[in-house]
Amino acid sequence: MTWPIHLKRTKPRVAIYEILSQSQRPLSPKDILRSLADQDIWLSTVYRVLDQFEKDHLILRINDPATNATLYELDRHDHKHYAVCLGCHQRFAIEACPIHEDIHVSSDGFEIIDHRIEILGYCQACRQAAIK
Amino acid sequence: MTWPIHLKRTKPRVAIYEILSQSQRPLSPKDILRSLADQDIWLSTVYRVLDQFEKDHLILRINDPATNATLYELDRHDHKHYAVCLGCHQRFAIEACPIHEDIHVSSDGFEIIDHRIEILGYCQACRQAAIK
DNA sequence: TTCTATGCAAATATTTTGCAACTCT
DNA sequence: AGAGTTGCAAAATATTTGCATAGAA
Repeated sequence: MTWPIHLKRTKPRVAIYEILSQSQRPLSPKDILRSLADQDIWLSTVYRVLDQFEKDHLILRINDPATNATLYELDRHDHKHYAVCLGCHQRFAIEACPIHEDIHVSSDGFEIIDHRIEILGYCQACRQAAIK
Repeated sequence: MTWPIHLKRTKPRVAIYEILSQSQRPLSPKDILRSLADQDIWLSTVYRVLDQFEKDHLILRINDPATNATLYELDRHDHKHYAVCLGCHQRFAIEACPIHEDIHVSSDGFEIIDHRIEILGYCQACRQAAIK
């Protein structure tokens, strides 16, 4: 990977980056701490590293609408969106970006940098569990 | 307005509903408490009332991606989306829903209930302040 | 050597819970 | 009257900050 030139490659940073890059799902700061259990790294460090990574656009901070938890994932720059199951809180990738090209914001001169989409609903397993 | 039949019209509920319906922007639990300053209502009550309102689909809980704050707004059922300025954290309404009709989720059988969109960027004022 | 990042402690912020008293219907 | 709601205290959880030391460049 390409490490930002101004970021020192410290043990916590490398370890946290590793964990995020190996995870198939977004992780909370505590999830990350758990994966670091043997490495004498503190939660405050995890928070600081995640803040730093976010500023450098290495990772994305998202909010899980089902649990209101703060989650982080690698910014793979592949523009993925997720569907969140309101039952089991699992996240499923959406095939394509479902957004239109031209977006009009009510305030003229708004420069769009990025967008986030969350699809909310119920996955097949949860629907069947509900015996609809 | 149509009050859900099973919800008692108590003082805190009516007051909180009033505040949300008069606000032009989404509010945090603390914002709401501040507006209730004179009324001897506690933060825990605000949280409980908001939870209840959310369950009954009277309000929407959103997360401010710029500050990571939890905000609540009346669910006006008009399917509005917002653009959030990463500079000043103001929210601007988006004219139309910019999402495509057909969304494909990687897990078959996913039942879509709703969606949320956040446009991130910089408003005109913040762009000029940055003297780009 | 210099400057940034971290370990650790402690503070602050946010949200939840338990229970007795209260109040809508 | 009775069930559901609230005031209040207190706990649980999440996040931030300060500072001396350690470690990368």
